[in-house]
Order: sequence, then C-alpha cells, then structure tokens
Amino acid sequence: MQATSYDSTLVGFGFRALAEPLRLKIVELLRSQELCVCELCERLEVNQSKLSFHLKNLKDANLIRSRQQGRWMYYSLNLAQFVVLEQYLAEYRRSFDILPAQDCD
Amino acid sequence: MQATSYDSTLVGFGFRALAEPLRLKIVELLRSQELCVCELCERLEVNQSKLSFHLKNLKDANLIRSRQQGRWMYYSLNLAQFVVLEQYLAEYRRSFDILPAQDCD
DNA sequence: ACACCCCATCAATATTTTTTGATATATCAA
DNA sequence: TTGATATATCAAAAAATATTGATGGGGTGT
Repeated sequence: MQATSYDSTLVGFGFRALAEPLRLKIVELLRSQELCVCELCERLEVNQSKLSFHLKNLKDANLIRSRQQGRWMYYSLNLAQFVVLEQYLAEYRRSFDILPAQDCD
Repeated sequence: MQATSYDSTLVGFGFRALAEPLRLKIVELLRSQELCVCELCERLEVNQSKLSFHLKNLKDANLIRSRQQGRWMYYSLNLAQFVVLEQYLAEYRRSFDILPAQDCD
C-alpha cells in the first residue's frame, strides 16, 4: 500500500476489536445512543465483568470513549476511529491496478 | 443500525480475518498483485503450512479468491468484500444522531 | 510408470483470548 | 460512618485460534 499516514498496527487493533460478536453488538448499540454499563448489561444480557472486559478492549482500540458521572460510566463511540478504519478499507476500493501474477515456472 | 442488506455475521468474519497481523500483510501484498502461494511464502518468510491456514481463513471470509493453474495456486483480492466492510463502517460516519445517555439514577 | 513439486489438510501442541467468580475501588445516600 | 451500588480488575479455568511437522492429493515432466 502506498505511503499513508495511518498506523497499520492501530488499524489491526481496530479490526481485532470488531472481530468479536459481542463487541460488534456493543458498538451497534452505541451507534444510536451513549449508554452506561448497566444499560448495556441489560440489553446485551451479559454479566458485568464480561462486559467490562470487552469495553476495555474497544477502548484500547480507540473505538469508544468513556465518561464517568457519579457512580456511572457512560460509553460512546469514537467516530473518528471508525473513519480511520473505513478509509483504510477505502484504499482497497481504489486498487484498479492489481497485476496478474507472473507465471511461477 | 437501521435496516440494511448486509449480513452482520459476514461482516464480523471479515473483521476477524483482518484482525490477524499476518493476514493483514497478506492482503496488503495482494493489493498490488495476484500472487501464488510460493511467492507469498518467500515474501512473508513463513512456512507453507501456516500460510495455507491463513489463506483459507481469508478465503472463508470472502476477502480473497484462488485460481489454480497447473501445480500453482494463485490468490487475489476479492475487492467487493472489502467494499462491503468499508460500507459497513461508513454507516458509522453518518451517525450524526447519537443521543446522550439518559441519566441512570 | 516414476519421481518430483506445490499446496491443502490433519493431529498434536502451543499460544492467545475469553469467561467466570471473587475482590477491590470509588461514589452515593442515610 | 456505614451500607449499598456501579464498575474495574485479578487469577484461574475454559475456549478458541494459531503453529508445527507429517502426510497425502493432484499436477508435471521424464
């Protein structure tokens, strides 16, 4: 891929974060609304510890942000990072110049 | 996410396939050229068995295609599936209407 | 036919990731 | 302060994924 500014490692972390079904559900829920952990627990029907693990994973991948308010922790999407991933993939769309393989023998 | 036509499961498989560093390297190599397994082996400096495992994974995710010619197997990108993933992410870019959380207490 | 080569697959092992349950921390309310 | 609640973290177990080395199928050339 030609010289670009993104960090391929971070992109990898992003895809890895989205690779888990529960985490994909989390971001899909957050797409319409910021939510607190307890709300996510209920809607996804998972225990709090498991949810916390996956939220941390998404946060490490920079896909979500957290905001504490009193006892509650609210999570929301970090859309900028979704754009980073989208644009990484968009580079592929522009691959008009893929060469056929050279014969191997 | 509002009603769309893609299969969220397939999208998940796609992200999962791209979540592995070696597989990301593979698709980045294929971006400029169709390549046979032996060529990929050399360039990535991995053994053939390992490569085969990851190629199968990418193929199951519909991200690459294979073409046999004689003894050689040539792999190339399936750009359409990259577009599917890109468009999945593009939906997030359009999330202007994310609501703040309702207070929990 | 034979020998050789490219690649896929398999079984065993190693590694990574996830789940679970327990515990810790921080906040709030009384 | 005390007790209750929300969330994070930790260690151990479980599950999923990846690696390795061996084997086998199919194609090629002799």
